[in-house]
Amino acid sequence: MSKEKESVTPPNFIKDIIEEDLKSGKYGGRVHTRFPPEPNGYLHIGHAKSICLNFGLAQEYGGLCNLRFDDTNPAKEDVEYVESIKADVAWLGFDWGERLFYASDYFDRLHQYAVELIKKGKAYVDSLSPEEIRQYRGTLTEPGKDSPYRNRSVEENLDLFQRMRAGEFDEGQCVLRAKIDMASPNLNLRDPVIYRIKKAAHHRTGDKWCIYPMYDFAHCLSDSMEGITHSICTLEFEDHRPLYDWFLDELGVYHPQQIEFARLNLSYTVLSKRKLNQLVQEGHVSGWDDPRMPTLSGLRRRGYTPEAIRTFCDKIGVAKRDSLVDVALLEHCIREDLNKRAPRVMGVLRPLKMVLVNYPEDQVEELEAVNNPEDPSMGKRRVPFCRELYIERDDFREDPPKKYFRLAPGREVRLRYGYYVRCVDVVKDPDSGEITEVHCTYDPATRGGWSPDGRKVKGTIHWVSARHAVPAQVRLYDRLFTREDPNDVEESQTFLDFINPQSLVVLNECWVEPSLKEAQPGARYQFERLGYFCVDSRDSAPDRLVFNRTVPLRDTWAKIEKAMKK
RNA sequence: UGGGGGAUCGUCUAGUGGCAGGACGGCUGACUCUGGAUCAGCUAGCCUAGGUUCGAAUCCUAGUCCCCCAGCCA
Repeated sequence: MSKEKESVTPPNFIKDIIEEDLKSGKYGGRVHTRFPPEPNGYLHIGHAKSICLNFGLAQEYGGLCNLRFDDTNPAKEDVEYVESIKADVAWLGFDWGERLFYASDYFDRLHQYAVELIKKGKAYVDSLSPEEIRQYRGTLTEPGKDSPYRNRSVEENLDLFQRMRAGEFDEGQCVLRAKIDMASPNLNLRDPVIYRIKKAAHHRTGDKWCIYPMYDFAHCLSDSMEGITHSICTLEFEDHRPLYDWFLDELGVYHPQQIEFARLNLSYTVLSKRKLNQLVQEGHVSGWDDPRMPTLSGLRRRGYTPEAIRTFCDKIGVAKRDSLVDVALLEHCIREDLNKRAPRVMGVLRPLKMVLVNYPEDQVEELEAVNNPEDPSMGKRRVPFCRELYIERDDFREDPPKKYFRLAPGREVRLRYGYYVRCVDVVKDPDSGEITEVHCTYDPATRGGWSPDGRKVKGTIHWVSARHAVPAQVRLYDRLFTREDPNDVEESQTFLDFINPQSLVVLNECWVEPSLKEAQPGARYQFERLGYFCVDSRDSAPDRLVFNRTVPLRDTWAKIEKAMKK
């Protein structure tokens, strides 16, 4: 193969580094990455960026990517999370093959490495309290000072560390620290803690251990043991890189290189585990898979496809500057995907009864409708039609504004795949004045939606047969927050103050065409003229259909109307 | 008043001394049995000030602004 631009993804600085390494033979031509989640929460779209990057790079350069759980903190982690993470990565479309690892698999070796460090005089057991350690650390502008325990002998340290492991001390009583430099301007190098006591059962190792390695120690060594070449992480670890390198150099082991990129921020949502967790715990959403959540499980339940998410991750690129990606790009990606694949159906969300006054009372017709104009291979179906229909309330205006092409008194529109109909009467509730029915005449010559005399209508509206339609609940989802960046709030406010009260609107009296009766959980459709919807995988039942709106169709009319109001 | 990073259309992102390009969004128009899709076009940007150079987003100098770091979290 030549070296022309044949890559499937756009260039970025990490690919540049990899290509240089490949050229120089730095890792013998290998590319081996890893995706290292901590199982303390559900994966979200920000993780998808990292997953696509790590697995994608491996794919593109003929390398490998491991899935490794960074499970060094039993207090926060749980199997529920590891199961969900595995499911989400697989759903996204990536395969870790035989390479499913856990940092906890390495606890024995990590412990040996710690002992080795002690023997080299590069680590010591500190008996300062957590509070004292903090005070001794100094501040951003002042150096720290050495712990009085810093110069314990190797023998004493070995003995103490052994007793830590044996459970002789309480949590917080002592820790193992690397002996680096308490005056370093990089706080990470001021004798970082590498092992702490935690008397908590670990979800995989049970009660075998009561001491657990810290991230900085475990991560670089895990990478090293797995033969990782490029250890890609987010920007906040940039300051940790000297430490990553220090451990590997001191221990003289294989040395991968850490590369940092900017994490994803998405407008109108939050992507921090802490905040996502808070939304769940405090009941602002129904769970991690609430369709408003930016979690992969939420997006999946919302109707997003893995393909759309992968496309999105390709489009946002990889760089080092902080950014806030417009959620409109994500929406574009799912529309683009579903436009090609989702079968079209008709459903009425806010029904208004339409009576065709000149249509025979008990006549029923089966009208032919195409399943997807973008893809003829998806075939056609028949939709029942009769005298009484439901149309969308939005599609009728008693007093139509300018540029409104839909139905109004005296106006003629086309019923999609049906007939031309003309509004001849409006029935109202005498008390409320609310319109309860519109009466129309239909033109029998226009069956199928074409007029033999060539006359045109401005609008085409969707409908369902009142006699045949299937009832459904429809959940209209919108962005979870009203503020583009919910993290950016004034003091005295929190991101919770900007939850969008309209982020979920439940419509209980919707009607969908009868072909949807057998719709399977998770199935995605385009409700013509409205948007993309999927059958809710949790709450929908054959006798009680529930649809989630994934994303509305682009709505030119809404834009016009909004502009006119200004 | 420490250290580490980063600044290119409204947003995201290319560019590696030689015409600032793409995508999303927005705005026109064409087409249309979805006001969808599609197609065509337009819009709009190099943080600032100096310098080097025939030529600077790119190199140099000095600023400005933004992000991250004081967990026994990751």
